[in-house]
Amino acid sequence: MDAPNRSERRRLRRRQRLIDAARQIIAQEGVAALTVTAVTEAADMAVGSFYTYFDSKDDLLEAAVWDVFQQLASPEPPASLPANPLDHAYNAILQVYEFVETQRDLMRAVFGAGHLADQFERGHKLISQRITLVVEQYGIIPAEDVPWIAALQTGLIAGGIGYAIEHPDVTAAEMTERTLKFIVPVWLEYAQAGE
Amino acid sequence: MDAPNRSERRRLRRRQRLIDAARQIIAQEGVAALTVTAVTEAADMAVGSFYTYFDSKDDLLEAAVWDVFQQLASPEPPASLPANPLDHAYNAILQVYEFVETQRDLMRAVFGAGHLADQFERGHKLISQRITLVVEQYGIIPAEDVPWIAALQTGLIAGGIGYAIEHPDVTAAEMTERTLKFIVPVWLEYAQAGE
Amino acid sequence: MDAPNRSERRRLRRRQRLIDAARQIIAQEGVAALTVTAVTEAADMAVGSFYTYFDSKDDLLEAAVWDVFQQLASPEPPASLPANPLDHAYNAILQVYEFVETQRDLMRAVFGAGHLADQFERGHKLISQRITLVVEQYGIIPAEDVPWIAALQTGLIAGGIGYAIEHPDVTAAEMTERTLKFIVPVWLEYAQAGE
Amino acid sequence: MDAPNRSERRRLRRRQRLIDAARQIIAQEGVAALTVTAVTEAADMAVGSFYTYFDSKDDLLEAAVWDVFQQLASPEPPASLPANPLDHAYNAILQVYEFVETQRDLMRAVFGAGHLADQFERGHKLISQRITLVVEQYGIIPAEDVPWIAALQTGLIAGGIGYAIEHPDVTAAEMTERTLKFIVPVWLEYAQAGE
DNA sequence: TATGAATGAGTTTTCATTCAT
DNA sequence: TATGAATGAAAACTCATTCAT
Repeated sequence: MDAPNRSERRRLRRRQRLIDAARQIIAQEGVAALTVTAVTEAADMAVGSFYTYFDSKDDLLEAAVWDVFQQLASPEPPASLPANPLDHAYNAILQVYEFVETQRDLMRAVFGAGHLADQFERGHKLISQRITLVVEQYGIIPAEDVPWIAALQTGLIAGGIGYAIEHPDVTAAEMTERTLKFIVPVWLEYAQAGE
Repeated sequence: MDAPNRSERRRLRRRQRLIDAARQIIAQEGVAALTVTAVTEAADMAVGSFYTYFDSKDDLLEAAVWDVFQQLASPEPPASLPANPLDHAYNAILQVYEFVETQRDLMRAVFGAGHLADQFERGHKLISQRITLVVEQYGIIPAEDVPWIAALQTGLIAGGIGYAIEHPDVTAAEMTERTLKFIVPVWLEYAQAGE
Repeated sequence: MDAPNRSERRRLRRRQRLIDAARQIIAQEGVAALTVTAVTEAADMAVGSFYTYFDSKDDLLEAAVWDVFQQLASPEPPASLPANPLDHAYNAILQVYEFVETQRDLMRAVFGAGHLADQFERGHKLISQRITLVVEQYGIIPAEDVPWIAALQTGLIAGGIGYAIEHPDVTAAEMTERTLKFIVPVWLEYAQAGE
Repeated sequence: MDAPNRSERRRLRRRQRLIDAARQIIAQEGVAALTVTAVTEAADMAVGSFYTYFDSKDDLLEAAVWDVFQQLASPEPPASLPANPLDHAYNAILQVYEFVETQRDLMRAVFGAGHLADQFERGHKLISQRITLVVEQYGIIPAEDVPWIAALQTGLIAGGIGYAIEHPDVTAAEMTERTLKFIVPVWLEYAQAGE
């Protein structure tokens, strides 16, 4: 008898429908809009049924968000450690972006600004624009490359800020040098290419 | 008559007390915990007083968060454009980290994970750990540098993901190469130094 | 299966309980006392339940008041237009008063002064008393008829005032004549009867 | 020294400014919009000053509304009782409408629908329209007279309802006859004129 | 197991009134 | 006496969670 299987499959399908609905809502309207009523409605189920699949709203958020991070953090580990670390890095990073490519909506839910309060979103944009301006100003970077370079640098600096916040002992000068370690070579390459 | 001045000063002081309380709450308990009641209680004021200083809760969030981004985005612009773009970058980035240095708590409120839902915060940590592992694995990066390199790379990739989400036309391979443009030189330098 | 019927009936019963509670509160304490808390308490329900039945407090007010007016305004229209207009008028007005007779409490909520601010209520009483005095003064109207004649005349004049307010072009003399068109014949009849 | 007089006059002037502001607000936005802040703002005074002139908001409402009713209820009493009761009635009613003529805004504040909740206002209009229809239907009343006749009859019936509510012993038939006592002669007059 | 009405604690916001300046 | 910031009780409304059917 595969009845238990069938009902189990049904169960998983319904659970997944809730997760998908949650992701869509987060991506489109932000976490604030993620109410149990909204999710069940979007999944075309009764409110009460929700608690058959999840213990709490937080439980759903966990399922909807957490395993995205898990998939991102542990993409298929290579069978054996590649001899060349850069190959490893290449593959690892490629996997991340491929994940983004195939799961754009899901990623927008988790990484997109939608889940942030408006002010945070606007703030990130503001800083990104500022960096874009600086990058453009010197004309070293060709216009078509400015956007992604600005995006990557914005992220880089955000990462640096996050680190600096938690390490009161590190100096600003030190962090600046560390950050520039990543930026300078890219700029130099462009500068040389431009000559 | 300095009466208007005095009351104006008092007004600003009380307003600031609310902003400070808001930042503290965000940093410690996340935006979700930012209720008008909580803020006024933390600032030792009556609930009603809140609306003497802000039109709405969102208005406070704006004041508490937005100007941090503004300060970050527009640090003293140099009188004249420095001849060397790298000097400019150095100064700009230094200013950012100096800001972090002097305003650590404030920055924790805005850039720390506190304003995110629990799951997002844990997710970011997870990815950071994964990257740390990869970085450690090859023994190229000395143990003491691993944490900040991992932090910066995590940010870099997050920035890349944000860009990729909004640009469906860009391929994963392309984004990977772009990201590696920033990472490789740093690794190479370590590799050479290690020889 | 009458399950949907049963739950639907239950739903309507509970909804009605809220409407009844609202009418009682308006009749006894005025519209100002009509709070969601008060209504649900009177109906012995939870606050939250209120919003299962009504979209907003105004929505309840609409339900509690509006359909009374509708019933009043459109009592069973006669199948065919009675040949005699006065018969028609008689029936129409009779229906109104019969409605009052059977729905006294409901009418008190809507037409009684309860829904007015205290001052307005007292004001209406004052004018009514004044008119009563004038009516009594000449001894034309027998004492037992004074109260209802005064009531009707008070209403008549209130109606005239309402009209005059919205028609700035009409003169006071004109309105007076129009009003007297209704009053004089009644008085004359009494005068003749009294001779 | 008329200093006390001067200050007293100033006091009365400021008090009146508040009363006027209150009336304007009631007429334009309804009693619900009558807040102490709104009144003092409209009168260009400080909130706190309000309580120098009135003990409470209700006290203001009393002053703003109550004396309108008083003026309406006791217009200049005739030195001696006119011999003809109808003359008396004419004068009394004329005075009412003259009062409306010169104090239209004030009257709108007190008698206009502005102070009623939306539903009550709509309800009164609905009934008035219904009566208008009936009056029109028979073609006895010339079109140009229909509006004011309908307005007066609506008021008349409202007055009757108010009476009936408070007198449970009176029958619907009785009230109908009483109401028609006022209406029929007017209609008959039109009918005869039309022949 | 599915349903959706019921619950009530918690949230934002308003406003009459007080009181220090 | 005039001012207007401060107060806090009370209002409308939301939503995670429970539970009878």
